[in-house]
Amino acid sequence: MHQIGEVAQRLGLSLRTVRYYEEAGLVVPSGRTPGKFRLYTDEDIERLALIKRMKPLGFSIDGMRELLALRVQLTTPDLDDAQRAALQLQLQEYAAAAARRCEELRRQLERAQAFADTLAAEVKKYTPSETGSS
Amino acid sequence: MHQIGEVAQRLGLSLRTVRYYEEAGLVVPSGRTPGKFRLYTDEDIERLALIKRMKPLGFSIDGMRELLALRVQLTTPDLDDAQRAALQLQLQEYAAAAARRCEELRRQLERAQAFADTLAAEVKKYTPSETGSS
DNA sequence: AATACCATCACGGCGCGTCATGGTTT
DNA sequence: AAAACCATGACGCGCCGTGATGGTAT
Repeated sequence: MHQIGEVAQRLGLSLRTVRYYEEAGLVVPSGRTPGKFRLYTDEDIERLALIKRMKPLGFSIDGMRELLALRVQLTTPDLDDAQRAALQLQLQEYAAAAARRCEELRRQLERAQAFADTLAAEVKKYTPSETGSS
Repeated sequence: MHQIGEVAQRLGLSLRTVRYYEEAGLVVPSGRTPGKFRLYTDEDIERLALIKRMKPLGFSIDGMRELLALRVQLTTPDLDDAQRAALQLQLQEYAAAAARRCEELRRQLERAQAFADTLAAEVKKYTPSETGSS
């Protein structure tokens, strides 16, 4: 059981962000001390880490919550076939969405890189006198 | 001279966004019709396109405004050496910042891709029966 | 005299940053 | 009894989405 500060530091998140994820229903700490300090299990921390990895994909909070819930539900063994199939389908959709987002990220990166190159070129253009390397 | 709707559609921006960029002092349309319709020159549109390319790099509005101003100032030919040197230095800093951002974007993309792969793996894990392709 | 298109408010929401104030102690 | 650490609450901001209401006409 770990306090919020330790968790936040380990994950590179701010306290505010971790608390916000709780507000949003993404990761509710599994325990509290008698004095109301949040206590996170390793599993809680895993969830937070997952969220951090998801973030660049641009999922909304709602989307993340659904996806997290999905993963949890799929680990519960007492499901009938129809339920399981439905969950699998949803998971597939999320996986597909994630893949699309990745491609979009890639495109953005390319454009950004092009822009950075442009800038670099302009730097050269406006400093024509220097010939050397840095 | 082009109206806002045409401009927005061509660039893939919303009207709101284009107006916001004006509010923020990034791109003020060069003209207005007598009835107050915004009119954008090709150069205005170029600026907007540039902003769109900059966006993934995570520059703040203020940063973008400064960078845009810098580029404009560098094209004015009547500068003494000191001024020109100062502008060049600033431009170099922006170029360096852009390069750093690109690297960070790349890292994010890698993490996101890792996540997407994880999801894809889970999809397979929970649908072990199917052997074929889609 | 109807059809697109546009203008200016103005409110709202996400994802936090940042105090302020006061309690807790893994 | 001080030093870290934490709690809740509230305001603000950037970047727009989304009406509402009414004027224009590239």
